[in-house]
Amino acid sequence: MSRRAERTIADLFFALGDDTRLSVVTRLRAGGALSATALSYGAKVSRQAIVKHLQVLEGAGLVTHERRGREVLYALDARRLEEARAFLDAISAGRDRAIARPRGLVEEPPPRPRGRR
Amino acid sequence: MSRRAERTIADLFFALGDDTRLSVVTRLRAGGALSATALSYGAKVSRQAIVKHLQVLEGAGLVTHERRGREVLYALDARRLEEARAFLDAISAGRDRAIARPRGLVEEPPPRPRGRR
DNA sequence: CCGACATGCAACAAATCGGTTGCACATTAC
DNA sequence: GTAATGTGCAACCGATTTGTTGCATGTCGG
Repeated sequence: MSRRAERTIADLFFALGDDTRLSVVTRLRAGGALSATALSYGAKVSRQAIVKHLQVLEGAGLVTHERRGREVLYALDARRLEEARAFLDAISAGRDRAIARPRGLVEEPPPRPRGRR
Repeated sequence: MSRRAERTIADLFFALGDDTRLSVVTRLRAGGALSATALSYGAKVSRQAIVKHLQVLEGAGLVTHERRGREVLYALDARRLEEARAFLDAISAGRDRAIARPRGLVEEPPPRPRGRR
């Protein structure tokens, strides 16, 4: 499931761009570390689906996990959320501050409108 | 192409969760209103792909478009970005909680797995 | 009018996503 | 030890995403 391991800003937003994952994030924020099984209670989808979502979130650096006996507890990593917030700060609140633009993005200068394609 | 018209927060993040779209957003932020064709210069994908991305962005309320003669100019709507930022503010804890939590992921003392459900 | 430019539309195609189910394995409670 | 409980793995599915190409239409400048 999206095994980029790149951890770009886009990956971060992608991870947040799903209702179920967003719900997981808010629940982890409110309830601390929880297991996939615990998170699946009250969710509209199965435990396995939650597990996959947690893997996406972890891949984006938004959560970490720790084995605790027979269960695995997932916790939110707020630092990554800060990064997302900082990015939005940079492009929404204006200010010509040098924004931390995601590495690898195509940011070519205005090319001459000459030529095809 | 995701014709929800719901404009939820998740839709917003989804729209931002793609390298090409994020690039479009930053370019619109820096360069003001641009046409799909102009945006396609320097992009890794075709004009049509850019058009589709612009439709996704518009569906999320992030951009608006205006016909200008034979071209269509797309512009960023910062208000929607503010919404995303506000959401992140709300869940990214900031506030009084110590964000500088070293490395510990679990906040709960002993697991104390008692009979659940 | 003509030609260049910009957009609009539609049909594809391939990859990814979000989800399920079934079952094996590990750990804990009793 | 045995039964619960929690996890891990893999196959499979349908829908959506992301991209392409080809062509038609609209608009502007000589």
